[in-house]
Amino acid sequence: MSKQVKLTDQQYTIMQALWSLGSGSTKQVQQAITTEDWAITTVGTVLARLEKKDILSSKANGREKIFTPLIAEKDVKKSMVGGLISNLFKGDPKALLAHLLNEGDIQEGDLQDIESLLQSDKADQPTIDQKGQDR
Amino acid sequence: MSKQVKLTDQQYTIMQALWSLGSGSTKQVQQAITTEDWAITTVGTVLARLEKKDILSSKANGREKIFTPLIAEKDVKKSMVGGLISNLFKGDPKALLAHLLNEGDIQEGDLQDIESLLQSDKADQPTIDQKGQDR
DNA sequence: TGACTTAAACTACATTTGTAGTCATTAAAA
DNA sequence: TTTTAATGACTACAAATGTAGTTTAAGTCA
Repeated sequence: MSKQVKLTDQQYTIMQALWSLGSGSTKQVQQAITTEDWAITTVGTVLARLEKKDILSSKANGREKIFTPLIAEKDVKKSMVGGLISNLFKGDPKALLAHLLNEGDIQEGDLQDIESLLQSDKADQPTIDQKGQDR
Repeated sequence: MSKQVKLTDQQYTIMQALWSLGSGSTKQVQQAITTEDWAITTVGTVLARLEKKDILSSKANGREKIFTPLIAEKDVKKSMVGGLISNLFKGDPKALLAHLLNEGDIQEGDLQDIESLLQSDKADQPTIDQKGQDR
């Protein structure tokens, strides 16, 4: 079971770019980030730090380096959502759902949409879950 | 609309103790924390930092200080869940719900439970929602 | 009042993060 | 081949965090 990962907003943004690229150089990652305007060196630094933490790997391609994620976005999401649930909702996912409904973030009607939505792209990932995701 | 708040795990744990106490001294907060075993000075430091950030206030009571949260747990949750949603789910709460169902964190059947659960304690908070919770 | 206890304030210190500049190296262009 | 341009590596640095020890001030007990 892939380890617990928790990324900061900045790190997540950068990983997101990399995930969308599949893999890429610092330059490509920087360009793939449209919501922020970070110096190339900043992107490079963060990428290097992420590599040190084994969130991604790199291989040299001539003068440049190509970075590749070692963790799927899906897993990071699972991990981070799980962390939130264990911290803010005593580990009970249903409490989060209740919160969402309660805060009006989602409407009762939305449940239908979701269910049918899931119906359609079901089968790409097995419904496995994890427990005890605490550091 | 109360500002965006994001607490670290440690900070949240401490606030949680304070929320459950309503308000209390450093000592009381420390004792209310059962999941961790932090030095009283650690709790004090974090409490002081939280006060500096206006997450809580304090008033002297003789030699001791009584801390009181300036933000409700509910609001912090809303804020933090909102942050997660905007970061990991492009701001779409339904995407989070889909994720939860997808990861097996909640079962289709759970939806029923939740709904009825909400039915019961409905009326304590109006179903108001917020948008655009980004730093 | 002098000794003891306690709670808060101040200080400390290593890590991580956000953000980037500078240096060194390599490849491409002239 | 000398100059220039692009890349990555190394360095920097302030703010925030995790974690607490030390000092000080202020009541409490003999």
